[in-house]
Amino acid sequence: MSQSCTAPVSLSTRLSAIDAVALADRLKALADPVRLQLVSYILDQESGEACTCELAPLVELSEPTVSHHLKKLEANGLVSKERRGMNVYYRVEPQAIGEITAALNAACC
Amino acid sequence: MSQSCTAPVSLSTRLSAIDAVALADRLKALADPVRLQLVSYILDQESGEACTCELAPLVELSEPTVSHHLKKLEANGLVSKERRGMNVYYRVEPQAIGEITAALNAACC
DNA sequence: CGAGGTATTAGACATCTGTCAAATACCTGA
DNA sequence: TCAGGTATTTGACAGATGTCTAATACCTCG
Repeated sequence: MSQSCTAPVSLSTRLSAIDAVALADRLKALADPVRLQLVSYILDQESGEACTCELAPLVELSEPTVSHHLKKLEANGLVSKERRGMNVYYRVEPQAIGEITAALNAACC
Repeated sequence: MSQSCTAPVSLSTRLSAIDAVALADRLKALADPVRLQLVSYILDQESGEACTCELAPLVELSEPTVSHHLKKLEANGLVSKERRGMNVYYRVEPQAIGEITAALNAACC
């Protein structure tokens, strides 16, 4: 990752093409109505987690489709997963979202 | 818009399908490397604005393509434009970006 | 008014994305 | 070990997105 040993990426200083791609990738992972609903549902749970089987009915899509969305979120570090027994439980990674908002925040405050 | 007379949309309370679509649309407008570079370049200008003719060479794309990206940003309220003479000048709308970060912030802090 | 510069629109095309059904993998308990 | 429930992968397909060229619109100055 380009920001591992540099200043945090921020919209308020000119983004290099490479940083722009990296930030765009994470924004894209979030920029889907289904994935936003998944994330907000997980965040809203007492336990802070939810499994695929409860998420699929929530968004009224097939399990493979939900699995696909969760995979995209995970690939971008926005959620983590843990298998426990038959189910797989997903949690949101607040730090990843924090990094995105930090990058954008510089543009507005 | 669904938030015109309701509480601000936030990731930390369960998003309705409608709010999810609205937030996703604005995130999508930002979730592109070219558009991120355009926004960061405009923000970095002393004047706070830039015209199409300087933005096209910046991202090494044709003017129609840049125009298309600017249109998408404008359609989502992220930039505004003003024609002055032959040129059209774009500025970032910080409030729009602020609304996006506010919605996400609730998820991380 | 017309020439020339700047910007956008229209149309075409390749690629990416979201979705599903079918197949496969993973796990538990009989 | 295998039957049955949960999850993911694969392969296919429609629709969205990003890009270009060509055409059009907008504006200024001789």
